[in-house]
Amino acid sequence: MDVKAKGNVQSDQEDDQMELRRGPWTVEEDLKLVNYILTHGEGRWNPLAHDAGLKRTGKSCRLRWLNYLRPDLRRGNITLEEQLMILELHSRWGNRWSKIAQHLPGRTDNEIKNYWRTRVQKHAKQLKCDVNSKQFRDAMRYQWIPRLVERIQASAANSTTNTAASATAGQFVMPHGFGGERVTLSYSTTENSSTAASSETQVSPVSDLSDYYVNVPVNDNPNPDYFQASQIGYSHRYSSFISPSTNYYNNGMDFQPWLDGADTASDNFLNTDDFLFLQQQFNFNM
DNA sequence: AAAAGCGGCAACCGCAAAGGT
DNA sequence: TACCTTTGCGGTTGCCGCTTT
Repeated sequence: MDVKAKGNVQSDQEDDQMELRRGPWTVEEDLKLVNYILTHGEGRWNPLAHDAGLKRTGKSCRLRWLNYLRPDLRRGNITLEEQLMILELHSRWGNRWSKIAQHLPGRTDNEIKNYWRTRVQKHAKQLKCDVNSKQFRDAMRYQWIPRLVERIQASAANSTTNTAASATAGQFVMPHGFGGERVTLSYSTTENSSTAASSETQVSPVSDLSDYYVNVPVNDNPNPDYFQASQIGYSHRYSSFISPSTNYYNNGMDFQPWLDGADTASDNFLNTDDFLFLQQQFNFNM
């Protein structure tokens, strides 16, 4: 796609002349952008913005498309499995949101970043420790992640029998950096397998992690329930998550604020049981 | 019922890297 | 190879809706 040269200079000049829109996108703008991309495909964003008749910067169009309008985006709450992935991958890569997002099909870096900032950092704050502290990281590694795994397993156990029977549609192998253990998620989906197979190519290859792959189908018209915990069969040996040091944590940590606010359906990062568990761990170590 | 506070998220900003001329 | 444009990324901001007082 070679749209540049003269046309681009022209569009820049026009951008200077006409006032560029900023702020929230209107339905009309969304339609213009979607229709243009569906017709012409993605290209260079500045000319695209101009050609689509949008008074927006190319940058703004790109962001709107990638974070909101793309048809392969998943909407809805971050699932337990996705939370697990985010925790694992963040412990490995830190704030490399786009890299993390590559392993969560249909999720954007912006979404993951927002999730981390609003949920995880909030919880770190409530625990009165820094999100980057060893204390917090180890709490995640040895306590929260195993609890998430347990909850996923529990969800799987509570699900209907067809789950186990059909849990072979795909696999999601997650080696974590903790002693070389691998977390293996087998999942099933209500989508038919041909759909799943046909969309596998949308998952970016992972060049820097030879032992890591994500083989997750992405539906063209994503179903919010696609990854529901009840559909997940989980196989994992998580004993290695148990803290090697039983007296590691700061006795002064206060779980109560988190406990008070955590037992809601929407905030499933940890529930009340998790907190009781954590408190027991801390009390035991005191 | 109204005001204040808070949380979630879309969008913007600045910078750096990549690519083209 | 220097310059310019575009793209991609992470950090930050501000709006909006929900909850609490």
